[in-house]
Amino acid sequence: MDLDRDLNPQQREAVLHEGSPLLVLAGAGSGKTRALTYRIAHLVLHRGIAPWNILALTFTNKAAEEMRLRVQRLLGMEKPGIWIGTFHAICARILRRHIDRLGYRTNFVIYDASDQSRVVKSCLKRLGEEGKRIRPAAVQSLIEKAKNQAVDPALLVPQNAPMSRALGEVVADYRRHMEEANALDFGDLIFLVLRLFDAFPDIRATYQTRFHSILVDEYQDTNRAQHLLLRKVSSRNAELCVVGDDDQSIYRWRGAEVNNLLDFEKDFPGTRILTLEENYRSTQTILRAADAVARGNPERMEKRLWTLNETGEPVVYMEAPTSDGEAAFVVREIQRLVTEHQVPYRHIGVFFRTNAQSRPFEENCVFSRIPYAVIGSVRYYERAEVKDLLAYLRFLYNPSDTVSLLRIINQPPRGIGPATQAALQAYADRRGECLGKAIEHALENEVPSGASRGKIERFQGLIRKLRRQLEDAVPPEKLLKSVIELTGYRDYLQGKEDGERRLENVDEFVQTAAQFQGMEGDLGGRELLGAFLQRIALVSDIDQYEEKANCVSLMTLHCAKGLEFPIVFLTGMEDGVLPHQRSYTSPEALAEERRLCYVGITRAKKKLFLSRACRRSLYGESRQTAPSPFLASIPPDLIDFDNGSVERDALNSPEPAGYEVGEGDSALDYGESQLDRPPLPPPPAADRGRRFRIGDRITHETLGIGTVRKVEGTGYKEKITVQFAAGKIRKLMARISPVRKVS
DNA sequence: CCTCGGTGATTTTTT
DNA sequence: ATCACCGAGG
Repeated sequence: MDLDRDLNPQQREAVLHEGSPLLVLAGAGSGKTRALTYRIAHLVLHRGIAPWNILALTFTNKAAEEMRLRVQRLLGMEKPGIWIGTFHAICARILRRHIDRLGYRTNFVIYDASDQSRVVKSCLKRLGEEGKRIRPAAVQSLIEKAKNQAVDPALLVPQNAPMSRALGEVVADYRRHMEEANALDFGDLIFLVLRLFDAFPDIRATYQTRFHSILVDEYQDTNRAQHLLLRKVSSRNAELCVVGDDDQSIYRWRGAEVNNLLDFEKDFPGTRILTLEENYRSTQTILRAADAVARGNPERMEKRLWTLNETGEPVVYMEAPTSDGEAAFVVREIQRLVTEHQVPYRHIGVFFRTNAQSRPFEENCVFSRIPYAVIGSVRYYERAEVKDLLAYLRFLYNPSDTVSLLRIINQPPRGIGPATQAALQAYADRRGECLGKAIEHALENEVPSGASRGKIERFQGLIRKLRRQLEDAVPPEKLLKSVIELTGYRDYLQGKEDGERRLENVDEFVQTAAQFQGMEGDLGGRELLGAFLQRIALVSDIDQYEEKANCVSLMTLHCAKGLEFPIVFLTGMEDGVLPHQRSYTSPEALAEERRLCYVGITRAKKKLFLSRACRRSLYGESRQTAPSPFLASIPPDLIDFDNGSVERDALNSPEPAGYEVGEGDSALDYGESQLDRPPLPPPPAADRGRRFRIGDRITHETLGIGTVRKVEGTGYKEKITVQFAAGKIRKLMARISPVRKVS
C-alpha cells in the first residue's frame, strides 16, 4: 500500500484525515471504494486502531463483500475481525446477542416481504368483512414507512380516515403475530436496535466504546432510522467517515433521505468536507452526457466531474418501432461487438427501468444464443421449492414460526388440509399458544378427531426426528438432505410441471448450504443454522451477480448501481418509462428518475447506447411513446443519431413522429423481433395466452421444421410437443426455445 | 387433494 | 399481460 502512488490528493486526504467527522462527496467512478478501503487499512496499519474497533456499513452484501476482500488484501490478513456489513446484517448481529432484553428469543427469524404479507393477510382475515376492504400492501407500506422513520407504526395510523380503527387493529395484530412468531421484518432490524440502545444504555455504551472508527458507504441512501442508529452508536470521540453522492440518491421511495447527506455537517459539527471529482471510469463523452443529465436537477450539490480518459466514441441513440425491435437492435449490436471487436459478453450491461422490461431482451438473447443473466427479477430464494425447504429449516430452528409451519404443514401434501388446519388453529387460539406448540400436544387432547389424527401424528414424528438431528448438531446441509429425504420432496417435485428445473434449484440450495458451512465451520449446529438462515434472509439480488461468468448482464437501473461495464445499453428511454409514469406525481420523484438515468449512464466505461421503442405495450395494450425528456438534456453533439436515421430534432419535438408498427419513414427498420409471428386473427378463447396451436408448422434453429402435436400450459409456461421432419419428437418451452412459426 | 376457469387486482425501483 | 385468489367439480 503506497498512499502517494495509489491515490490522488483528495483521496489521500480522505484516508489520512483525523480529528473530526469526515464527509466525502464522491462522484460516480471517483474511486470512493478505494478511498474507503485504504482508509480502513491505514487505520489499522498506521494508526494502531484494532480491527475490531472499526465498523464499516454498506447497503448491499456485495459492497460489503468487496470491501472486506479489498481490505484483507491491503492488510495481508485472513480474518482481520473488522465489522463490515450491511446495516441490516450488522443490526441482526447485534440483536442476536441482546434481543432477549426486548422480550424476544435469540432464535428469531427474519421475515421477507412475502412472509410479511402472509401475516398481514391473516390479520386482515381475522377482521372479517372490514378486512377485505384494506389492501395488504397498504398495511405493509405503512408499517415499513413507520419503521424506516423510527416511529412506532401504531402512531402512523391515520386518525380520521374511514378505516382507521380497523387499520389500527391490523397494525396491532401484526405486531402481536410477529412477536408470537418470534419473527422480525426488515424494518425491525434497525428499529429494534434503536429501541435496544434507548432502553439499555449499558448495551449502547458497549458498542460506543467498541467502535472507535465508523465508516458508511452510500450515505445518501440512509433513512432516518439508519441515521439515528449512526448517531447513537457513535460516541463523542468516535471517528466518523461517511461517503456519498447526492446525484446517486435513488432510494427515496424506500425512505432514504438525501438530507442525511446534505445536512451531515449540521448533525456533526466541525465536519470536514472533501470532494472527489476525478472520474477514472468513463470516457469524456460519457461523462459529459452524464453531467448534462445531472444538471437538469436544480437542487444538488455542485460538482464538476472531470477525467483524463480519452474522448471516446459518441453516445449512440437508437429508435426502434417496438420493444421487441429495441431488443432485437440491442442483441444485434451485441453480436456485432462480440464478433467484430472481440468484446467479451461479461463486459456488456443492459439496463432497464422495470423488471417487466427484461422479457424481450431475454427472448432475443435466447434466440441468438447469447449467454445472459438476469440479475434480480425472479429471485432465487423466492422460488417456491426453495422457499418450501427454507420454511422447513426455519420451522425447525424456530418452533414459533407460524408462517413457515403453515407453508410446510401440507407440503408435500400429506392430507392435512384447510379444515384440519383450521381446527388446529382454533385449538391453538383457545389455549393462547402458537400453532407449532399447539400441534405438539394436540393429540393428547380432544383435537382433532378421526382421519386426520394419523396424518398429524406422522407430521409430528417427522418434525421430532428432524429436531433431534438439529439437537445433535447436524449441520444445515445434512439437515436439508434429511428434510428432502424424509418428506419425499424429490419424488413430489419430480411429478410436477417443470420438475427438472425445480430439482436443480433444490440441488443448488443444498450446495449453497454446503458452501456456507464450509465458510463458517466453527459454529455448532443450532448457531450455524441460525447464521445460515440469516444470511439467506439478507441477501439481495445484486449479491448474486458474478463478474466471472461470461455473460451479458440484464438488470434494472437500481441493481446497476455500484457496478460498471465497458459497454452499456440504457434501454426504454421513453417518457413514462424513464421517467416512470408514476413519478409525475411529485417533482421529487421526477428528480429521482433523472438521477436514475444519471446512474445508468455513469456505469458505462467505454461506450454507451441509448435506445427507445416508439411503441410499447403496457398492461396488455400497445401505446405510442415519446422520447424521454432526459434525452433532450444531452448535448446533441455527443450523440450519434445512428447515421441520420433518427431525426436530429426528434428529441425536442413534443410529439413522437407518427410511427406505425414496424414501419415509418424515419424509423430504423430493424424489423420485428425474430420471435414475433406474423399477425394472425385473434385466437379462439381456449388459446388465450398461447403462441401455438396444434397443427402449427414451426421452424427450430437447430432441429429444423416440424409440426406442433400438443400444447400445454399458457404464457410463460407454455410447452409444445413438436414432431420434426426427421421424425424426432421434442417437448419444448415455447417462450425460450428458438422456434418460430412458418407462415 | 388437485385442477380448472373465472375474477379482480396489480406493476417501479428492494435492504 | 400476468398473477393471486376463490369456488366448483373430478
